Amino acid sequence: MKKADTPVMSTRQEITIYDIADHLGVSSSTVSRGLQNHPTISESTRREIAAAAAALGYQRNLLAGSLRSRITRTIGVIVHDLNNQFMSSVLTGIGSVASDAGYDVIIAYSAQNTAKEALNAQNFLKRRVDGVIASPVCDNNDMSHFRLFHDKKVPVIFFDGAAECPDSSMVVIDNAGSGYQATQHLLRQGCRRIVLVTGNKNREVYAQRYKGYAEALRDHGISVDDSLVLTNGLNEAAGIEAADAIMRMYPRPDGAFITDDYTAAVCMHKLTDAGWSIPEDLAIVGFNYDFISKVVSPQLTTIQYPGIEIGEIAARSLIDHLKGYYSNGAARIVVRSQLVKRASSQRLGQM
Amino acid sequence: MKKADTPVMSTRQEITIYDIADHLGVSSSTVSRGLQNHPTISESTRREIAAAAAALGYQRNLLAGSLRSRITRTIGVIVHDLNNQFMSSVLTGIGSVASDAGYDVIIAYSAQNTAKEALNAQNFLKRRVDGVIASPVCDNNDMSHFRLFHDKKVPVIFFDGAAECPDSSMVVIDNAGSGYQATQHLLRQGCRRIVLVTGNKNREVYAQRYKGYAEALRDHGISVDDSLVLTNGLNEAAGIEAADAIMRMYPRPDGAFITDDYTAAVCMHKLTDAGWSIPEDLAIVGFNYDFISKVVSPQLTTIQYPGIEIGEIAARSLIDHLKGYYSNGAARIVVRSQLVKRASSQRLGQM
DNA sequence: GTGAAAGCGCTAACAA
DNA sequence: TTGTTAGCGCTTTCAC
Repeated sequence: MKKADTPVMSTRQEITIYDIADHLGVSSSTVSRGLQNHPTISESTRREIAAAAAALGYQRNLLAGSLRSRITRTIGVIVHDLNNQFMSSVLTGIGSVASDAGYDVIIAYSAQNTAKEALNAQNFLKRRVDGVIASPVCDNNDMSHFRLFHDKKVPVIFFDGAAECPDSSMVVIDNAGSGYQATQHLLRQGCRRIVLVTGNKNREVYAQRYKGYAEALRDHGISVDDSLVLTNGLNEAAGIEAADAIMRMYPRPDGAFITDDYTAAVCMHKLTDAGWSIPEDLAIVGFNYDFISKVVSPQLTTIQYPGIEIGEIAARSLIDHLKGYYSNGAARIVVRSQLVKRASSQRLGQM
Repeated sequence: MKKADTPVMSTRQEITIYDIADHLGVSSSTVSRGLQNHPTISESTRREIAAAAAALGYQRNLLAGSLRSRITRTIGVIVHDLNNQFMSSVLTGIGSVASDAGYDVIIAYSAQNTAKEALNAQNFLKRRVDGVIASPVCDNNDMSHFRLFHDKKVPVIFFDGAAECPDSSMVVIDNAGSGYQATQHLLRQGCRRIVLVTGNKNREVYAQRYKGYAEALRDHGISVDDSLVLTNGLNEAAGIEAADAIMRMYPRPDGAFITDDYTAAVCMHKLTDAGWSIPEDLAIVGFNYDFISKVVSPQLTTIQYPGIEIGEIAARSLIDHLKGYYSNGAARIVVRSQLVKRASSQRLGQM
């Protein structure tokens, strides 16, 4: 009908359910229903519809459907950083769960920039994503752009940070506990002057790790010495800086908790080059359970930060929520993390 | 108008351009034009429109726009694997270029599975992505699902593989040349029995690296000894297997080209544990320029595989194409890769 | 079990 | 510079 007055010459025309309907002499609604396996359509017509669709090379237009149904089957993922093993693990986890559930993932990369993150959030709203999984920048306290989602009833699940969002769900590990464990382990190896190399304490994850570090020390009757706490970030440069700082410290430190494996590896490398023995001179504990931790020598003791699992859990709980399985409000899921003891910290014959 | 007969009680109603139009006493098309900074709209009304939009908390519905305009500003990315440093670098590159150009990226992860990849391709068609960037599985020769894009005039750019797609664009490195360089380097270090550890030769990248390896040997008057070529994949297990195999070889090999840094690192580790000296007993060259290559000891000689750059170039050329900047057909962009010489292969005092 | 008709929110040709 | 009007392709009551 709609197409009757259009000249048939255009090959750029999309094939629509109307074409299938015309072809079969049924109505467009029958085709629509047939395509989505609606129970009220007879098996035979459904089969005919499927056959015609295939024959005509029909590809359903999800845009049109989403516009009408207000459901996009799209999950938006906002990450402050992308190019590291933890994040790609999380994405892998999210991707596989989402895909199995018929959701697509659109990812926005904020490059450590709150303004850009806000833009990304707006954009997700315009795309009408069904839900959001986010690891926010958190370089200041401006999380207001996440409130937009709340206003529009778009569920958000945070991971890797963002404790400051009240009534929001999140999937995290016990960062304070992990920091405590790592530090306690070093103390048990006989360390007394333990350096902490970590990121900016504005980020909740780092604040928590610091807290655990401080508590463990206190529980062993040691007070925190701020000159041993280095918070200049976690990357190659920071690892080198940390090594330099450590070599200048007096009295010498005897342990280091470096909350990123790559940074720890770089630091360790620099120290061994300078003649230090690891773990004899300095016992080291990293964080993340990167591939790297396994191939450096000595192998790095580290805290396992299960990225794939975190991604899977976040995606699963978001999708469950979207399907209305639970309507409970904010949830805080704590994923198990654990200390993996290896040579870089084992100073005693035994553990 | 459209809304006049609707009871006003529903708070779930979206705010649309009609609301803004009513609010301002102008037509919806004026609002639409104002919102997209159409030149024919006066500065003053445009400002009013923007103000009203902000005041009402309006969020443009991109679905509706895309449905009408047939442009989604979405790039689909298909990757056969996700959880490795090269891929996350590529994604980072794609993401930053796409985002700057106003495109969103939706990623589909095929988990080394051709059937799933085909499904992902179909899905992208249904979502009406404007263009595609893909690193296909290629475990067999079935690439037919990519022809769908061709049929619908959706441009595709491949990276990391897929030479078998005629008249398609791609961004690659010179894998054969890199393989040649790596092997030649080992030969120049005095190696004569050089092991090759690599992936399945069905994948074009591995086939090419093999080709370079073989050519370099031949150019030095050495014929390829298939017992030195291990193609059981590239991962931790393969690294260990490779080390075991190497230790069993007789006569002993004196060099190894392992086309993945992590695999190379694992293999090297296992060999040093068994008492081998690197590079004295075995000179090793890896591939990828992973972080890992820098923190193992000895540091790993490797081939730089510039992921971020590849992603950026792929995204840029796809977007340029979408904007109609060039209408040339298939292009093959070869990105510079190079040998990074480090301790794991330097047997002679000089280079 | 199937059809008619309205409309999701936006864009863009054509008028004015 | 702005308004009118007709869809984009699909879903979904409501009717039969």
